[in-house]
Amino acid sequence: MKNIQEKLTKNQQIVFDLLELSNEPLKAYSILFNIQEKGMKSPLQVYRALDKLMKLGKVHKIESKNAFIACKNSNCSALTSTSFLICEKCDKVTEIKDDKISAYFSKISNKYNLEYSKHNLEVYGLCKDCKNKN
Amino acid sequence: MKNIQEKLTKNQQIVFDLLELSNEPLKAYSILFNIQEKGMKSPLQVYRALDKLMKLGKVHKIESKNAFIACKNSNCSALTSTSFLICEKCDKVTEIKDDKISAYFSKISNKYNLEYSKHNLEVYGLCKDCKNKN
DNA sequence: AAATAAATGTAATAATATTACAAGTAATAA
DNA sequence: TTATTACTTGTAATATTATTACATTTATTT
Repeated sequence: MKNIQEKLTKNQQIVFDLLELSNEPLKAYSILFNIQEKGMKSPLQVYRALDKLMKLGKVHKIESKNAFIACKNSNCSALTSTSFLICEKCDKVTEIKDDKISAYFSKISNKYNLEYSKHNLEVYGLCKDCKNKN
Repeated sequence: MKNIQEKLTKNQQIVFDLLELSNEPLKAYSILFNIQEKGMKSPLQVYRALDKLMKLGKVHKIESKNAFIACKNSNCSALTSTSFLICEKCDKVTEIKDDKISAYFSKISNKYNLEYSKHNLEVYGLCKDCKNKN
């Protein structure tokens, strides 16, 4: 009766390991090229692993980049909703886990007669490191 | 010295007219199939028109759907930032033009050492009409 | 009228993602 | 244990979304 998978399968683990080591979001085919040596040959294998990892909340997709990122929050509740801060220059991503944001969107939704279910937020800007480099 | 285009070109107008009449966001190839009779034959023509319309702020892209929507706000300032409420059932989209949201994201960004530049927000839920139908 | 910038037409191709089907593996039930 | 079920894998093919390259035309500015 458990609905939380405890152990990743081989392919899922390979994809997750790669994403976890990466400093920026990776695209599906970039993931594929990076792990072909480990036996994953087809796009579908990558997409299947990503789908599962996303369902588990261990990986999120950044829609405006068609790219994927490992969730740093150990027990991410964001199985569906995500909020990211993204540096336009270096692509560094910070995930916000603040529940206040969901509450805020829920309130706004109500105002517009929408029953809030989930959200996807991508904020772009310049991170401190990149700002200092100028 | 004007940087605001006043009149759309033929192709831009065709694409914009279609989007404006649509009740839900349209995908690029769906746009293409809908206007082939009017002489636009290739994807590139559609994408070029969309690019221009987006730069003018007259059309926005909904990233999580790879779909495009005409902006209903007559003078949309959202040339880059957008906030949408989307019904999961009927796909109806409401665009929020509230500046408070940008200010809110800007504040959050500061907290995380990011200098806010723009954002993309997609909130999903159930609209009133769809809720009542159940 | 000449020069420049913007838009168009067409073909080809790149990048992103899914469908279909056959087979294997793991977990649970009988 | 074996049968059943659910989940995962492998492989090929294909669908969907988006861009590059190049020649030409139209519109705007000088």
